[in-house]
Amino acid sequence: MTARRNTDPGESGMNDRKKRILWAVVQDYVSSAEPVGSRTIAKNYDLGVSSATIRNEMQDLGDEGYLEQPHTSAGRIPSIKGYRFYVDCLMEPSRLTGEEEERITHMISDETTKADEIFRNMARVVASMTHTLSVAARRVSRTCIFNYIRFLPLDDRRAILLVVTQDGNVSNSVVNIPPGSSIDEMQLLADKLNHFLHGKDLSTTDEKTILSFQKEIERDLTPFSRIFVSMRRALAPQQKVYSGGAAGLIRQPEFQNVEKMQDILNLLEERDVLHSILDTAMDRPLAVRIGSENPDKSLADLSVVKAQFHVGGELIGTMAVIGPTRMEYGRVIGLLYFMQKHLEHMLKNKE
Amino acid sequence: MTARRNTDPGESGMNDRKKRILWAVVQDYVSSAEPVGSRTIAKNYDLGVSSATIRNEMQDLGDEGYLEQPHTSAGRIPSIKGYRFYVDCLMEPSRLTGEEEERITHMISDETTKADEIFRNMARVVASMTHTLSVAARRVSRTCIFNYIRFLPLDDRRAILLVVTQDGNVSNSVVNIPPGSSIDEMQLLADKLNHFLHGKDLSTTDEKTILSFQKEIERDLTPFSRIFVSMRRALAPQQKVYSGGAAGLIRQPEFQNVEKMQDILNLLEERDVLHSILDTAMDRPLAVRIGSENPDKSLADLSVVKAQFHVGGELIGTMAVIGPTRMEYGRVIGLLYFMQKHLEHMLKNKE
DNA sequence: GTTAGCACTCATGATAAAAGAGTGCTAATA
DNA sequence: TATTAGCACTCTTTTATCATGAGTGCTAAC
Repeated sequence: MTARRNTDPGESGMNDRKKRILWAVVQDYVSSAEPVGSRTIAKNYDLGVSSATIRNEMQDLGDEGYLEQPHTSAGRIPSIKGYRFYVDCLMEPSRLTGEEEERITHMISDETTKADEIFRNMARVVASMTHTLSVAARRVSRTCIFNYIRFLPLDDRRAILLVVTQDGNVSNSVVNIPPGSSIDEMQLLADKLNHFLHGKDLSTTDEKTILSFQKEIERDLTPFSRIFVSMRRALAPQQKVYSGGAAGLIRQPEFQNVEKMQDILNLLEERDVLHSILDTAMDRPLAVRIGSENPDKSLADLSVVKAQFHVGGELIGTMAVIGPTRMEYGRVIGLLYFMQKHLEHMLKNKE
Repeated sequence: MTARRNTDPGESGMNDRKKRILWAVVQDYVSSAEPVGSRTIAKNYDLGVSSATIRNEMQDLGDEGYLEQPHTSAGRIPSIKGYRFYVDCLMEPSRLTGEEEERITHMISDETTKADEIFRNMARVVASMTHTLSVAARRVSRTCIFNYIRFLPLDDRRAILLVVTQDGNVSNSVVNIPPGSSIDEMQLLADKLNHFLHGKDLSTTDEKTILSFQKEIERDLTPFSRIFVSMRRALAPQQKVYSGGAAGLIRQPEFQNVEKMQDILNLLEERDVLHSILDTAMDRPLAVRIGSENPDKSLADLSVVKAQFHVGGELIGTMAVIGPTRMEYGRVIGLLYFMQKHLEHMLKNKE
């Protein structure tokens, strides 16, 4: 139960006792959701000083911007700066209990071969363990390397177009066979295209690539234009974002009013904010954004903890935990650390 | 603006004026969300009688169970029975404006070959036009006829398993090639399996079928057991339910309290109620369930309008519009009628 | 430097009174 | 006989007032 990890002597006027008090305020507010008074801290956190002393220190912490007061005669709540200091210097990631680890490893077992499934399950399990809205998505690798395309027979007039990438992703669509053409002919074309595109990055495959291909094989491809449309659509990186826990999140006391709930529901339904959270780059594999630190203003009074998942140095997916600023940062971060380690370990062994 | 469509002389004590009054109450309550008083009706709906007369009739309508009173000195609101009578006998489906028809036909254009996309768009457009939570799903045809399976090469140790049905659906999964086996060998096996399963209904493919197959080709398939697992999973009918409009729905006045909002969010996140709404059979292609008429109790104070979409007599999908009991039934039904007709027309032409 | 004591502030909750909407009944009316 | 005006009555909603209590911030004593 030590309150500090980083002594950081440069921090203006942050002596040890103030740190302990800030730590106590955050701790208490996170679990009670009520402004914390000096007496509460004197009673419940064994600091060895009276409430008056704590009151003085809290005033200083307020002046320095770590604490806020909803109104004159209320207790204190942590400010963004306060949470930030807590996360950076005071908090330690929680360790999970055996049961919890068990539950996670069970839910992310490699039963399900599809990576998508794993991320869906991760979002669910984190949401249910932390009362947060959790979102996760497999990484659609930026370098989406073409492997081959193939046509499969369906009936006289239609065929199935498959686009296969080197990491085993398949997208399929039903295409009409151009009148006067046959599936064999289409496969012949496909083989040429395979040769042409082999090893290429699909994210750079656009109109121009198709045109230069057309030029190369010296043939009119207009009858196949609809097929190219299908192909391009199949290649479009459609990242599926899995989410869970919105119902748990809005049960938290800070969401017990209609506007906040509507905000959450909008977030959930509109989806693009969730996408952008997961999409933005990170300099570390785990990052915390507190309240207004979030670039998106619809997240201005939420906190986001975001984690990248790597296997063998390769980014395979991202997960974000969205909760109130009054979030159990230690627990969420501990959970994500564990998952990062476990997932890497599990998938590496699988190979 | 005629108030009746069905005279139904058998209906106990329902004279013409009472019908007009009931119609007016529903009409007014639907648009205002406030209990409707006798004076309001006298003023805004040209019935040619005074508020006192209307008051008397309203009292009768109340006694007969068509209207309810939130409290003694409040106006009346329609009861379930009142809405039911309105929907069955008083209401007419709205006609859409040209713009609205335009918008729908545009959003459901056959640009997108995938039926799934169409239903997703339908859910969205209806939600946005009616402030309801709208859900839609393509029908996973009960008779899901096997076409063939095929293995495609991926790398030395892995292959892609494709299961193709006769209507062109493809599901894929990456499977490991059993040690000591090769992809050619697997395709050989697949060909035998294709022969064995050809034309069979996939929903009946279970452990036993596999066993009898194993018996037939007289070979130990244990190395391939994981592949069969993948196959079975690929065959599992995973109906995707598209939804939209929850954010619009909870903006309605009756949802301006936390419990109701939580109920909606639960509905949205849990998903299985939505599934069951779409799954239950219907005796007519369009049905209305008002409040407690819904079998599921989480829908007890919501109304559901559900429509089936057919093409050439074949059921291809279902859509349900979930709103407050105070719903614009005429508009929703008119909208769904139009979509049913349009979709059938459009897809038939496509063939 | 720490602490007890106390006046002061402000949110919260209870209570009461006033306002307003709409009914239900009665008696008058066409 | 059906309709309507009139009015007392009911019940919700709004507003005002007051008491309560939590917590601070300051001062003076330790």
